Amino acid sequence: MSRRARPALPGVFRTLAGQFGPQHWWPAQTPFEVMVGAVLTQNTAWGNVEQAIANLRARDKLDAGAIVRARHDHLAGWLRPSGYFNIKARRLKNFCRWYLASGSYETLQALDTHALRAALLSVNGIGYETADDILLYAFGRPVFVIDAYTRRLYGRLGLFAGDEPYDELRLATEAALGRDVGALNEFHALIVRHAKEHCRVRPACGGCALRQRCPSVLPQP
DNA sequence: ACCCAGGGTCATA
DNA sequence: TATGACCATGGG
Repeated sequence: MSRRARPALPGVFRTLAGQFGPQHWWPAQTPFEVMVGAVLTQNTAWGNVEQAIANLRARDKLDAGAIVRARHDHLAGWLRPSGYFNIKARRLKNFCRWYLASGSYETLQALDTHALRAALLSVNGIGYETADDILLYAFGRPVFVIDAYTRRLYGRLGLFAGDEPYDELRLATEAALGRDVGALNEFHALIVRHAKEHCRVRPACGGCALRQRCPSVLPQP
């Protein structure tokens, strides 16, 4: 007979939104700080990223020009708490060089989303997820961010296998939720919140608003 | 001590 | 296209 119900994405979104409320993403003071954070948080816990950003701020280096001009070993030293510091120093410089060469935030904001996405992806060190973080949270574009939590959640809810190509999951989510920047912003933040603050404590999620449909999004053994 | 984290690139087949 | 190695700190 019918197997376990497959909740549609809007329902999952409403359920998580009802349980956790507004997430107020992205935690940053300026769009440029969002962009820096997006690079530094690659495969890294956010708390570590905050320390690295604090180091930059303390030295007045939260600035594209200052980052481009900084010595590699100095920049790597400030980024140390966020891990992969040599690679991230190079990626951050790549990004800042591109950002300065692109003119200004307003210049980039004038591009259509497809062109801006392609431009971001042309930077060595900016992949799909980082590009979409920047598009959504720094430029307010209606794109959805697919991360490892999202793949596990979709897979374990039975909505997808979870290992589909990045854009397949992104486009499916955008189609399901609509081109609503606020909703796309909140949904990604809620998936992260659900993963790290709820399922980590109770893998079975007995107290989660998703109820019996709530899967653990911890990695499988 | 082990596992994971708000990934991406590059070499290889 | 699809794996695997590599990058590295910090918290649970």
